[in-house]
Amino acid sequence: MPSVFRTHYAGELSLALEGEVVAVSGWVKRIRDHGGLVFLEVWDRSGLVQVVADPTSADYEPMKQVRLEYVVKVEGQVKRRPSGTENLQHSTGDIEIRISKLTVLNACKPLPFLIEDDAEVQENVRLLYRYLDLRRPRMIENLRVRHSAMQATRKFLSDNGFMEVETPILTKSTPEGARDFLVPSRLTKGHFYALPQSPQLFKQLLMVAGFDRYFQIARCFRDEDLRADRQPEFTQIDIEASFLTLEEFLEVNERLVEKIFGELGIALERPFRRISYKDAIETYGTDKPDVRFGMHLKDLSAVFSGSSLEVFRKAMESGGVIKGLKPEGLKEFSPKEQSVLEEMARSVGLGGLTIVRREGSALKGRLTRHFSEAETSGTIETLGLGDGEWGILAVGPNAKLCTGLSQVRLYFRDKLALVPAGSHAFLWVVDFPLLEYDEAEGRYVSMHHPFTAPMDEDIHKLEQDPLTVRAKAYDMVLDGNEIGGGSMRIYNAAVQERVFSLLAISKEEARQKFGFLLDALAYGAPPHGGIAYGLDRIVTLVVGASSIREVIAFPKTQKGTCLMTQAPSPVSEDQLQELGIQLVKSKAEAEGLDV
RNA sequence: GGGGUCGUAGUUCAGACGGUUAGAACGCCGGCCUGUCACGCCGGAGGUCGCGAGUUCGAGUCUCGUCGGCCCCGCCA
Repeated sequence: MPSVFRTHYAGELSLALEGEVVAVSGWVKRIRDHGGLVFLEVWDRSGLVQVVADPTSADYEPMKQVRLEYVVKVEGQVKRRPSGTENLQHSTGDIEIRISKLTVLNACKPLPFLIEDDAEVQENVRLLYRYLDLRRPRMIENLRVRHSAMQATRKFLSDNGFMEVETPILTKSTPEGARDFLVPSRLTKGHFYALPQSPQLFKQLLMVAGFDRYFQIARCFRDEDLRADRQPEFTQIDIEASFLTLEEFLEVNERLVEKIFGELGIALERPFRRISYKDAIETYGTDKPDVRFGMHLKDLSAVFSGSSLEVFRKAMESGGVIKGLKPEGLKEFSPKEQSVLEEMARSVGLGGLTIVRREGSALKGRLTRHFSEAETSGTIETLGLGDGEWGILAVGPNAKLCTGLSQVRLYFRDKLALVPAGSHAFLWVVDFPLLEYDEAEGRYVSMHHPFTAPMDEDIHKLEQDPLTVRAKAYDMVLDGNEIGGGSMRIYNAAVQERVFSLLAISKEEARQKFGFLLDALAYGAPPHGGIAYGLDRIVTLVVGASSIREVIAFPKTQKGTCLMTQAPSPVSEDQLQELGIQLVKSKAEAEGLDV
C-alpha cells in the first residue's frame, strides 16, 4: 500500500527493483559513519535496508546528523551492492538505497536501553519503557504469532458454524472459583459488578437461547497471585456447543488445535492420546503431565512399610507415602549437583530427598545403611535401577509429594535434555473427579466448576459416594502445560440443584447467585458443553518464551501493577464520594505513622 | 500468607577477608576515517552503590528493616 511515506516496506526491496526510485520510512537501527561514506540501516516491521551516502550525494549532510532510532523517510535509487560487499545475513543484503532525499520525521532521545533482540535488559526497565521494548523484532514477532493464532481460530470456528458473540465485562460476582475483581456501581451505591473470571454462565445461556455453536476470544479476570504463566487478565479462546456428544466435541477441538498449530508451523498427530486423571497423578504426579519422556513416579510405600527409619515411619504413620523415580540416563551426579537438586526440591515443597545409587546389589546414599535387605532389593526392583543408576526417593503427604516430584521430573527433563527440540505431545486428560474435599472449608468443592456434568453412570452415587463420581470434564495438555479445559454441562435443573446442595450452596444462595441459570435450564436447555483455551499460554509455548508476559503487549508485574502507567493508583476524594466509598486507613496510618 | 533470588554509570556486569580516587564493555558527547554491516581508531562526560537505620576508626561489601523486579509454595472452579 504505497503512501507519501513509503513506496515499499524495507524488507520487500530486492534486486528485482534495481534502478527504481523508492521511498522507505522507518527507524534508524545502525549508523556506520566512515567520515566519507555513511551507512544507515533503516528498519520497519518488515525488515532492514541499508542506505548509503557519499560526500557527493544529495542530503549527505542530513545523513551525518541522524542518530539511533530517529524516524526517517529515505528516498533514493535501489542499487546492487558492489561485488564482495553483499551481506548474506539480511534478505536485502545484496542491495542498498543510494540516498537522494532524507527527511527526519522525528528525532529520538538517547535510549534507556539498546533495542536489540539479544540485549538482556532487566524486566522492570523493559516494562517501564514497554513501547521501546515492543520495538524489538522478537516482541513484534511474538505478537504476530499471537495474531495468527487468533486469525486461525476465527477462521476455523466460523467455517465450522461457530458464531462469535461478545458477553459482558461488567457482570455479577459469583461464589466458587477465583477471587473476583470488583467494580463499584455509581448508580446503585454500595453494589458492585465483578469482572468475569470467564464467560461461563453467558455461553451456557447462549446455548439455551439456541445459538448452537458459540465462540469468543474473551478477556478473563482473576484476582489471584501471579506466576510466570498467570496474569490477572488473560485471554481465552472460549467455545460452547450444543447437540454434540463429548466424543464429537473433542474431535472438533482436535481439528481446531490442528489448524491453529498448523498455521504456526507445528504439525500434530490425531487423535490425541488420552489419559485418566487418576493415571496421570499416579504416573506423573500431576494432572498436566509432559508425556514426551518416561521417568514415571513409583510408589515405594509397600517396600518400606516396616521401615526402621524414623523419618519414613513417622511420615507413613501420619498418612504419608514414599515415592521415587529414576532419572533416565543420569550418569555423573556430583555432590554439588545433588545439593542443587535438594535445594530445588525444597523450594517446591518437598521436605527432603534421599538420593541413592545402585552398586551391584547394594544401594549407596545418605540413609541407605538403615535400609533392610528387602527394602534395598525392593527399591532396586520398583525403580528398575540398573547397576550404577541413580534413584530419587521422597516421603510425605501424597499430594505434596506429587507436586514436588513432578517438578523434580521436569528438572531432570531439562537437565538431561530428555526431550528432543521441536517434539510435542498433545494429550487429553479425562475422567476427572467431579468434586474434591476442601479441608479448609470443610466441604466439597467443584474440581472444574459447579456446572460440570457428572458421568451418567455415576450420577446415582452423587449423594452416597460423591468423591468417586467422575465428571464429563477434559483438559488439553501440551508438553506439560494445561492449554485448555472444559466439560459437558449439566442441562437439567434438578441435577444442577443436587450438585449445588452437595457443594453446600443453599437453595436461597443458589437462587440468589444463579437463579437465572436455574430458570434457563428449566426452559428447554439443550445438551451442551464447551472448552476454553489459554491463548497466552499457547502462544508462549509456540514462540518458546519463558513467560506469558512475552506474548502480551502490556503485561502486569508479579504484584499486578503496570510499571508504565502506574496502575493501580489512588483516585480523588471526589471519585470516591461519587461511588459512596470510604477508604479504611491502613494500620500504619491509623497509628499515626508517617507513610 | 510463606520460601528463594536479584538491586552498583543510560544498559549489561565486575568489585578478594570491611580500607584510601568504585572499574569494564556497550550506549552518549567530541575528533579522525570512502565499502561498512556488532565498522575501526583517539579523547571526554557520566555514580545518592534501591531506600533507611545499625555495627565499626572506616560499609558498595557485615546486620536489621523497608521498597521494587523475578522464580516458587499456598492460591488460581
